[in-house]
Amino acid sequence: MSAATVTRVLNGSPSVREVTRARVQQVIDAHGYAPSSVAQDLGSGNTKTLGIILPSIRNPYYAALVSAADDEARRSGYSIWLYQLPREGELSAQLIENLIARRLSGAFFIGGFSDVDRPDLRELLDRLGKYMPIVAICPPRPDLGFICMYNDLSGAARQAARHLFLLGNERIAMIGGARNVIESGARAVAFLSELEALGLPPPPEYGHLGGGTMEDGMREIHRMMTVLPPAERPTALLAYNDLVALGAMHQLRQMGLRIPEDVAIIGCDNQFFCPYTAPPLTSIDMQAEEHARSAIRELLSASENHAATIVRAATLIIRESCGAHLGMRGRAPRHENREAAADD
Amino acid sequence: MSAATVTRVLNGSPSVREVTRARVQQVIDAHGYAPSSVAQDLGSGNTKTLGIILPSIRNPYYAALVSAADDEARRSGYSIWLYQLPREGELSAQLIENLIARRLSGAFFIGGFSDVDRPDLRELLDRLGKYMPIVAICPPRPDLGFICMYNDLSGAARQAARHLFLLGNERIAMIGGARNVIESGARAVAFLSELEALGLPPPPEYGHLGGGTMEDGMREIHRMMTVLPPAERPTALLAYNDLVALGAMHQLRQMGLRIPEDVAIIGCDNQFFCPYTAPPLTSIDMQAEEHARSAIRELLSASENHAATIVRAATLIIRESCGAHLGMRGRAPRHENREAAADD
DNA sequence: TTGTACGCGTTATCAG
DNA sequence: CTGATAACGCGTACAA
Repeated sequence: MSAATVTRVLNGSPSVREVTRARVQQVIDAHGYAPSSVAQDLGSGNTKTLGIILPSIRNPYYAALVSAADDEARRSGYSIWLYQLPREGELSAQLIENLIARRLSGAFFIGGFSDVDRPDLRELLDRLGKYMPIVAICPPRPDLGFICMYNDLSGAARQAARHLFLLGNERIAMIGGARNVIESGARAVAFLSELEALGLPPPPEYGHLGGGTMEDGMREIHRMMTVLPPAERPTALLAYNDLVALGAMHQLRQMGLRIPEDVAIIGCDNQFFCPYTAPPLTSIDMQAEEHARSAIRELLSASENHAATIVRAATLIIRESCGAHLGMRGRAPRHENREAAADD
Repeated sequence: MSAATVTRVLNGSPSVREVTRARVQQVIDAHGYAPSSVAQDLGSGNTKTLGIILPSIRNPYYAALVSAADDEARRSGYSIWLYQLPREGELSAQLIENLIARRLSGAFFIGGFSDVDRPDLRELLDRLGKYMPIVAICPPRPDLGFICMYNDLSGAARQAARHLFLLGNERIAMIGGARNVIESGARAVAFLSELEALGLPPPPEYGHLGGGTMEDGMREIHRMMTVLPPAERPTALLAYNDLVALGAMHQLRQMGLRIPEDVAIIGCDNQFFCPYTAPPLTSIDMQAEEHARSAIRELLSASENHAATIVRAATLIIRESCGAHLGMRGRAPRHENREAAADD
């Protein structure tokens, strides 16, 4: 009984005598034997394993991505190797060593790319790209050398701002996000330029601090509503994500403010709980499922990395928190503003 | 330059001449070389990888478990291999083959054990147990041959029922859960027996259908509130989990019912969004973090499987949805009922 | 201090 | 049809 024969039985090779096959199969069943994929991987040089690197699986948006990715990978017989980044920014050399050492078939980076300009991170990604295909969910950076998927968040921010404006809001704030997001993020820039196009003055004291959690949302809205004089307080909010929106809504309720009558709010990510908040949260859908499945397919079909950007729309899902079902708030916007809106 | 020398440099062996070390290190750095853990695994027979098997990472409770498990595993240099079960019940032989083939260092089963009585599943688990340590989050079953962690859900259900009763509710329903949960689940049995101990009549038409999603919660509460005559409709709900509670709250709001004034509600899992619902959702905390970390530690320290049950308390986290902050609802409970409650 | 030989479990190739 | 052999890349034991 040689090992080669066992392999042949396992792989259903036709060139095995039926008697032999039966005898081998019996031993296999008796011992509950299964061939070691570790050894198979070593021999073939293909681990059939995809790494997914993200800040935290606790964020339901990331969980949705991972879920779809796992499902898609399984279909092709691939497995998922999960890696949560210890903290934002600590994308250390150790992780890269780990990824390379594991001989993964590909890497799927999700989020945590706010510091992508850091030279060390760039260097690590460049290095990793020599070993395996990479797909990342991040803003477009053709110079990155691999596939970046992202949503047209700038367009969505513009759309959301205009939507709130057309509902009668003239003081619209953005809350949450990375620090100094107003200065750095393309999304915030788009938001501000849209306000300008609408003829609205730049928002005072908005969006200077940030973060992406419920607590951040609470803190931010509390700050705005206490620091600002009543006449400057926002009547509408565009939240960095649905978690921030959840916190903001909670804080507003605690302050006795009504949503959307007193403050309208729009979230981002269109997470599973959006239809179930009170009132249901208007949000921006990011097509997590499509992103993830397409990312896995790219990873599986790619022989080597090439720079590319895959953009998907970010579509506004209108529910009740933005006040659309209540119609215009207060007086109608001035005529010239409407034109400005149409100009864009 | 022999391979052995490279190994020595990599592992920081003292018996390497400094000149040699430097020369080898330089080549390593130049090529961005990292030793293949695949080969290491094959040689050592230890993959330092733990499998986590669950129904869906989309459920935030599971995500919390996975997050903590990943963190704990990393600390010991272990990795996480994720596997989502295609569907409830389809815990097929293929998965077990896969787990064995991967030569995992351990397996962590989360949820999806409602069908653990199925002989085929039992057989598969028994088989798997011969290859690696197993820890599962599931009801106690000493005969399973490995460690089961669970929460005292029966006690929690009793506590929740009594809490609602002492707030003046005499018609308390349980919604969601597996089909026929009233007949089969220990938790439902405990709930019903507590109602009996409190002197309350068995709930009509409660909990016959189930499920664990928001939609299930909506459907269930809608059914109860329409099928039942007003005098028999529940004034308080104990939901199978927070997702079901979320759906039920939403449906109640749509029907113009107030929470908790008209219907009090208690969830289960104490998920991240509980403090942020309107009103904040009273829930049962399941100590996901402790479960996960302890499970990983057990897996890493266990040489072979032994039957054991690790019980953790399930504690009621009182917020506003149960109406505790409003005090007694309606008239005080009858005296004999109070005694019955104390008897338990 | 360094090199050589062997085993880990599988598959592919070639010989019988 | 089946067995023997090499190779995958590493660590370990032993020899030089």
